[in-house]
Amino acid sequence: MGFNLHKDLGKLSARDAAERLLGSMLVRETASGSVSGIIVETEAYDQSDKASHTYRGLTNRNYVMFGPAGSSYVYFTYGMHYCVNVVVGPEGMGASVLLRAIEPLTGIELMAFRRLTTDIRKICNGPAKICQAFSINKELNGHDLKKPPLYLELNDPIATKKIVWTERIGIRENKTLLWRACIKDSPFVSRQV
DNA sequence: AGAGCGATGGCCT
DNA sequence: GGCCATCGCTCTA
Repeated sequence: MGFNLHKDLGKLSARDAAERLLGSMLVRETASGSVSGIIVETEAYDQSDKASHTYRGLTNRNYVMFGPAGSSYVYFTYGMHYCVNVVVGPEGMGASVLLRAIEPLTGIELMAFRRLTTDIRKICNGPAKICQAFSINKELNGHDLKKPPLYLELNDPIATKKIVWTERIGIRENKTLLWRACIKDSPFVSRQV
């Protein structure tokens, strides 16, 4: 595909990037095997947004979000889970797209083993489930998503009419903003729309 | 030192 | 779908 991850994502707003990433493929390689899937649900965050980790400026935790587009921003939550974002926009903008749900494509058996479930719809239907199924943790924070062992393959942009925008999940601030993007009618999203 | 933050699984309806 | 129990990191003080 003729897409340049860094260039493509670096030009977009968080919201546009959230839309752009739908339908793209995420691939993860480990010693126990490779897994992959299609991104079906995303959420946008940028520095103007009270719900964003970057709202209060640069910190030790969020510095990756101010770095180059196409990097992974991995954060720890609930004392037990990881979530993975794709950094987007020009450097310094402090924007990212949270990956919320993925349609499993390859390595399904390995993902099912890691997730302790065989229900394919429940393997990657949530941001922390993605990290568990894809074996993503803090070591991949700031990783360049053009390269193994974790990389993105941008797909053709999804037609706008196939995307549903809703309120983001699990946040306190800016709840009314419609910055959650889902592929319409996908059975693999974290919460049906 | 302490408040704030939030995803999942299990249960139910 | 809703309700509930579960925890440790991050930031500001």
